[in-house]
Amino acid sequence: MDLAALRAQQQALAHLVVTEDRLIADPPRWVGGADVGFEDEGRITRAALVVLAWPSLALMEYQIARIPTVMPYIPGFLSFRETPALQAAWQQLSRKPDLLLVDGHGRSHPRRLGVACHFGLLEDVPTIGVAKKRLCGQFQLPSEAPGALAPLTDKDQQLGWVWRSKARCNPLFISTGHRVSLDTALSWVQRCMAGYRLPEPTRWADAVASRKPAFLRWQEIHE
DNA sequence: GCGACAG
DNA sequence: ATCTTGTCGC
Repeated sequence: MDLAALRAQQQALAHLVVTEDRLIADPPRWVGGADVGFEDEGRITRAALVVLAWPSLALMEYQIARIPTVMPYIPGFLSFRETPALQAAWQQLSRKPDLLLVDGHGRSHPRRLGVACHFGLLEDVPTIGVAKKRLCGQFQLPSEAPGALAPLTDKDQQLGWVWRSKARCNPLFISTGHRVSLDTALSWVQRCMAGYRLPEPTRWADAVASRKPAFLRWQEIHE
């Protein structure tokens, strides 16, 4: 793989990312969550997508796609590795979410094209990046108080938010993916919380992908 | 040159 | 990301 070419592609795509809101007029009915994992020692990429109803945050649908891994993990190029599997799972969805929370960064990326931006562009769906670790930018650690907030910045421009979603937990890194403003991104993540560190769409996507007990129980009741 | 570095 | 049990703290 040619990283210089991929880097150029990121810069070109980053220009197409829309930082304004699309859903101000029509609040989302279906909020999705995306998570990617690997199997068979990394040879298989597995993407899990879930659709929750809003505001109940009840799980409505899930889809899992498995495809041969196309690229190794290289910081800054994650989207090229995860996007193919996410697209496969997206096509299997019977109802497309109005808004999608993606596990990873959005605009808080060295070239402003995290996986949330990249996937949002490919499917033209509003997305928000919700990451567990910093990739780039600077920030002051939010206070210990739950709800504490700090801007994630780089060269006097704000890339996202560092938000303490829960007491005694490390903060989350929230940023615009596509067609969602920074303030709206934070707002919707907050509206998708249910007492855990991660928002429900992300938690469910992870539960589905990892076949966690919460999902197995849901499956028994709904299938 | 050295350290940092989503999942 | 993934391999994995117990353990400390609220």
